[in-house]
Amino acid sequence: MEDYTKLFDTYLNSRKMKLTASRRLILEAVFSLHEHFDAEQLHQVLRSASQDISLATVYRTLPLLLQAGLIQPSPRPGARGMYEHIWGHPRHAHWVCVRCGAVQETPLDSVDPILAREARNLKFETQETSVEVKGLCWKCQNSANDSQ
Amino acid sequence: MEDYTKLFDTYLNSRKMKLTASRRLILEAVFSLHEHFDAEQLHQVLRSASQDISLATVYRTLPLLLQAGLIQPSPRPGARGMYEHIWGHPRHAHWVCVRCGAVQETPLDSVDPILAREARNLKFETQETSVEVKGLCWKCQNSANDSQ
DNA sequence: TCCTCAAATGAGAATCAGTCGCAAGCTATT
DNA sequence: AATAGCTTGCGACTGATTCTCATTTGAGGA
Repeated sequence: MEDYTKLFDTYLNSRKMKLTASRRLILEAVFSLHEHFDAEQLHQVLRSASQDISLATVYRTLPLLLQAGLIQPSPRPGARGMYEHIWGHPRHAHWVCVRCGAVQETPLDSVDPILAREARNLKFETQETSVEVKGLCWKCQNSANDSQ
Repeated sequence: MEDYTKLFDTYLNSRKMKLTASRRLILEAVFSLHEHFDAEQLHQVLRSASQDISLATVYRTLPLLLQAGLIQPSPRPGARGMYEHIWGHPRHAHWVCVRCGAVQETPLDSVDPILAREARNLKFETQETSVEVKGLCWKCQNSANDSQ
């Protein structure tokens, strides 16, 4: 059993919930993706693997994964209901191009200590950090047109 | 005319659009709020000021303010269609409590130089930075129950 | 292994936010 | 004041997400 499956199982048990076949399959699908995804896309992945899981169940499972700390809402601006998994996906900053939508990532190593200090001041117990920078990527700076 | 109104007017003119009474009122409402808001809330503010502006118009205006650089999507996790205005609202980190939803803010002064350096490496032209930390606020750490 | 009961699921109805189309109302310009 | 084009309100519409409820499944005890 993968580590993340154990983690999910532990979370579910603590809530008197069950690690069912459906939930296991959804979890697999989530970790098979390495991009941002939404409920619909996840459902497609499952269907194409001949796993007939209702869309409603996907919608019901996503918040559980979120609470279990296995996925996080994607910080992509304007995106609705988008997630990304966290496992093996270390803390990182997103650099989002406002023109073409491309997303690059950089590690958070240098920013973390600063935020840790502020957390102490605020008495805030940090669970997850996300840093998002919007602007123009290298390519779009060149093809500098009117906005959009 | 406030500075931000001029800025909006300039933006609209460049698009052959007009700074109408409705748009002016919506702009005022946006800048009267110092919290995150969505289209519905903005509409309420306008109604309570006896300004009868259709919700559809509010929805139509928000993207214009966004493009004009006067507001930005709120980085609050899971929030849909939330905005916050930028004018006179310096760059800041959001500390969001995952249990009670409270949001605190801290300035970005110490983080900015680091991100500036990384931006140079990526050849990324930064427009707006948002830092969001999720976790438990001081109050919720104490009343430490089961989640939610 | 079989039973029991709470938890989980599927299917489709219901809800909700956000968008669209169109007729009527403004605005700047001539 | 007439014109042309941009805006607006209204209500219909769409797509996403949630809810309801009858049925099924899973874990633990007999």
